[in-house]
Order: sequence, then structure tokens, then C-alpha cells
Amino acid sequence: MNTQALSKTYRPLLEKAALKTTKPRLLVLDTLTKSKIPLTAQEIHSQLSKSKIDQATVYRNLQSLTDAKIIRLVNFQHDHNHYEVANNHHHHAICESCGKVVDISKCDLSQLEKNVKSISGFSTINQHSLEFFGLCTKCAKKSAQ
Amino acid sequence: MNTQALSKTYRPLLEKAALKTTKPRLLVLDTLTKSKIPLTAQEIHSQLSKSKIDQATVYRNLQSLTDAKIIRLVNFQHDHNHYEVANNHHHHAICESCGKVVDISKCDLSQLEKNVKSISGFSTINQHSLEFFGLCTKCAKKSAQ
DNA sequence: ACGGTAATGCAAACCACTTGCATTTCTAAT
DNA sequence: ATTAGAAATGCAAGTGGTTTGCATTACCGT
Repeated sequence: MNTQALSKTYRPLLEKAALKTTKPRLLVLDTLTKSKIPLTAQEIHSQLSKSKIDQATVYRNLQSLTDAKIIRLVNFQHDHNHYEVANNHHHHAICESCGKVVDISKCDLSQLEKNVKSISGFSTINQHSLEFFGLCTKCAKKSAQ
Repeated sequence: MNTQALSKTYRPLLEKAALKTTKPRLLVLDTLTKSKIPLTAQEIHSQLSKSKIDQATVYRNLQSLTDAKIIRLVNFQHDHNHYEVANNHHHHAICESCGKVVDISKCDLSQLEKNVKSISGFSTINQHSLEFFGLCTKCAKKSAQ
């Protein structure tokens, strides 16, 4: 997809956040949008190697897009931060052996959030992060051997 | 508390994991045990500055203790890894403004975990990570001004 | 088209974390 | 107790992901 098409798609979103519609920003955002799993800065950068986007630019865009809540930081038990587009809230099951990631779409923590508010005294809970760690079928078989 | 007392306290736990009962290891483990909130490697190291424990040793012990499941990696939306002792499973509410951490002890995700298994196809779920992000009372007031 | 501002690219700097290696400390078996 | 082997430590150097400074470029409202 060329830059013009991307621009058409994402400009409204970026405008709302007062972010300029630049080619590198469009590419970063589009990469995350198309990905089925959360990505690290480096993964994004290497996927965009043909486009000659600078590493620093990728990092800066991940920051600005996160600030704008267009994308979101996901907590994997990993050193490197992973990002995903912020709409379409869901969680993940992560294989501790091979790193496979499966989306878990069901999420009803409304009751739990109420408890959290009363326990913590926090007036607002803006977001939560919930990830499950275990073994995928393949790795479970392997480790059984 | 001196090393001998610490040794008495933690030796059984370490023995079970086939880890040697060394002074640096005892100090790292004790620091985490005494802390009300999860700590980073650097926080632990600076708390132990009097004891002249090397940074590398702190990192290596966090690794070995995590492998042994005596401590656990906690996912804050932060770059640096935080650790807590693994028993006494609970979650956290984290203020996005000041970083305040409140323990949330209530946690019943058993039903959710069943769903996760069936959706993901994972045969085993070993652990999960659940954190809430919002504003503590103080910061909510400040931002209201 | 133009001017101001945000964003980019490049290179250098930073800093958390890791690694290699010689030395020390455990621990279990003698 | 002694000792031998393995694990752990300290130190220093290395690594690599992320950030920053700065000059240049691209965006966008006027």
C-alpha cells in the first residue's frame, strides 16, 4: 500500500491527536495495524527496512502514538516492550517455551475493576494489563518427551 | 538482621531449589521479602550499597531466584523489570502519574483461565500477570485543578 | 506560496544489563 | 576437620537497545 492510501486511512485518527501525518508515522502505525501480534520497536524497524526509516524515528513514533493512546504498550515477560493498536482491546496467552502468542478476546473484568477501585482507593482505572503464560500444545508435547 | 539469621530463615527454601546459601543471595532475597512493593534490580542494588554487593551479582541472583520460582517478574508498564517474592500471589494498581503502587490481594481468575485454555488451545497455564493502571486519589485531585 | 512548528535522519552518547575470567565461597563426601 | 569440585562472586570490559542533540526536511494552517 502506498503512502497516499495510508494517509487516507489514518489521517483522521492522527489529526484528532494533533499529530502530523508523516510517512514514517504512517508506516509504523500501519505495521502495527496489520500485525496479528504485538511487536517490538526493532521488529517494526526491520519490517520497514526497505523504507529506510530510522530507528530513532520508530522509537519516537511509538512514544507519540502511545501518548495519543492510538497504540498501547503490552506487557510480555520479556525485556523489550511490545506495542499493539489500542482499539480492539484483548489479552494474550504466551508460550513460555517458544514465545507463541495467542489472542484472547474475551475479557470481562468490570466486576474486578470495581473491587480494585475500592481496595486501592484509586478514583480512576484507565486500563489494565492481563497476560497468561503457559505452554502451547506443541511445546507441551516436546517437554513431555 | 545479620547473615546467620537470614541463613536460618531462607536456607530451606534455597536448598529445595539447589541454590547455594550465599550472603549476596540472602540479601537480595531478604530485600525483596521485606519490600512492600516490587523492586527493580537497581533499586535492590542501591538498597544494598552498604553491603558492597556487585551489580552483576544482583542480576544473576534475580535470574536464579526467578528460575527457581522463589521470586517472580512483575509487569509494570515501565522499561525496567520489577521483581517480588513469588508466594502470596496478588496484583497491583499503579498510578500513572506518581507511580504509587497498591497491592490488590483479591484474585479469582479461575473461570477466566478455563476460557483461556479453550480459546488458546494451551494445555497448561502456569501463571498470569494482571495490573491495573489509573490515578491515585492525590494525583486525581492534582489533575483536576 | 510561505512561515512556523513538528518530525526526521544521522551520529554520538547513554545506561541498563551481560559476559569472561580469575578468585572466593559453599557444600557434601571423605 | 580437610579437601575437592562446583557454584557464586567481584571486577572490568563489552553489548545492544534506546535516547538525545542538532542540523535539515516535511507538514499544514494561513
